[in-house]
Amino acid sequence: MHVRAACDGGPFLWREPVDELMAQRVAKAEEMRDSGVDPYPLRTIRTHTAAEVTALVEALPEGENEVAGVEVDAAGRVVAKRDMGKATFIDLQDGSGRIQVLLRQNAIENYESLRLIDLGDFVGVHGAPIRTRTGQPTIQSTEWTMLTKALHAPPEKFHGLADPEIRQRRRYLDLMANDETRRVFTVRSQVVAAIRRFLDARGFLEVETPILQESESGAAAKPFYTHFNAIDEQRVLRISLELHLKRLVIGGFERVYEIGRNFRNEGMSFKHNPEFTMLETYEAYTDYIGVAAMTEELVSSVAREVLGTTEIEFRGHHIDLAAPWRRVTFIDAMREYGGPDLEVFTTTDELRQELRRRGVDAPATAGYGKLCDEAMSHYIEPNLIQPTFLLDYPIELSPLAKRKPGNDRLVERFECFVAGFECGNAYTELNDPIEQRKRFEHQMLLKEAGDEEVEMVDEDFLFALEHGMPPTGGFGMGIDRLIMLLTGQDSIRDVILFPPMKSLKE
RNA sequence: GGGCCGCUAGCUCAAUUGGCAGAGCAGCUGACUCUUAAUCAGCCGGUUGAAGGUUCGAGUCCUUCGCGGCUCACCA
Repeated sequence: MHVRAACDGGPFLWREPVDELMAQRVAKAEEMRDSGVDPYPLRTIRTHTAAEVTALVEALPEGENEVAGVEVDAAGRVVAKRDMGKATFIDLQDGSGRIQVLLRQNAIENYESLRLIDLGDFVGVHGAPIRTRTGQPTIQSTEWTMLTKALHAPPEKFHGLADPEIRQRRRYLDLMANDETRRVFTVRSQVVAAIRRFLDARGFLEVETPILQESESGAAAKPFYTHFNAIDEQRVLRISLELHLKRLVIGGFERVYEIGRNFRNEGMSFKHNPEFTMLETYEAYTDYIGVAAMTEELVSSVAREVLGTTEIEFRGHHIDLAAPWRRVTFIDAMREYGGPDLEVFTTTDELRQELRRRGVDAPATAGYGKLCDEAMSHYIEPNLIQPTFLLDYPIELSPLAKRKPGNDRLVERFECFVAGFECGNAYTELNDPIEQRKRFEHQMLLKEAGDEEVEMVDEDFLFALEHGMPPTGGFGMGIDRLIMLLTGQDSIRDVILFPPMKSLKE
């Protein structure tokens, strides 16, 4: 095959066509170049999107089939081509949708060269918006131009792209072939935008805090490590946004939020991805009850705004996200769903024995909080299908939350659950620096006792806290999980554009 | 990490007990000036994920490896 040099004198990394289909498309591009037509022109004119053309035609009165005096320039990817001999229909897909184009031999000059158009190419057309005999909005084209020659065939036009590996590894193919994938990621973007509008309207300031940190903080999780060459120090990728946002509240920003990526070097599952997007908000002069009210309002109003409804289907459940959500305490829920009575089993040993008697996994290294967590996962979590705030957690589970007045064993904390999984977490934030130091020290004791998942002490944060943080309500929500709920996707990987994949080894 | 399942043409899928690797879409050639999963006729297209093994014969059975999905464990 003849291949021209990309630029004179330089090395040319020519890729041999991988198959016959690619070779044919390369040959078509060459043929265009040989006849003086660039198959990759610099720019084009677009006056109308597919949706705009469709709207023009649909606005026509009954009986009229042409938009008088209007000609449009449209552009898009060729997703179907129906050659009728002396007339050809192509379907163009652009960001707004699809529009059919009719090209007739006696209406355009380069009709014969339509054979150079393959599925997947981008082309531009000029013509009049009409309604066909079957009523289909269509551009009756008088000119067409190649905008981009595609060298590979797109996925099958009717069945789309089904192979889950290719869908994730080459998301661009998934997006071009599957409407549902485009819908999911469009909704994702709209949800995040709606969250920002909601918080901005309430006077929250969006901020950005470091991803590369000296040590992990704000949660109990294994971090990813990296090296900071310029200062020759180790860094970890953040596992939480929490402690930096609190520093900002200490500094005087009364309402802040961040939407950002967290990284936890742990397992993957339908609801866990090593890098995931978290929303955290901190609001001075409120508490976890105030945060709960904001949470149900945020989620239900975002759903209404983006989906037009608060009712969703998820994992076989019909769920209504409308506020108010149910509120139940940790201890009451444990009783309600048949778990151990935490007011009876008040020591680590007693609770461990009771859980073992019930056949629930209760490792010897687990402290009281960890055991409560086990019991919660086993008895409570699967039952919280409709949106529910689970309130007042055991103190051992929550080293950053303020004690509940009148009860030394509990803290003011909620997690919210939908469809049996957690999607939010909030505290009345602990702002007593002496108490906070004791809580960190207790975590260190747990670590020495063998619990690997503990909150690490952060001296710099403690020093900040010693300068005074006003009473504050804080909130965190996994955005990916919210998107799963709002789009009905069963796997977190289906709401992440480029989920991590193992390398393809040769 | 464990268990189960999958990997066949560019894409979507077949292939009987181990017995000639097939179809649709896409592509190529031809017919057709209102089709829309266009239709009709003909044609092209394969290292069956990889490497070994058993067998007269392997897409199919065995072993190892790779990648993916589901699930369990861990975690949020």
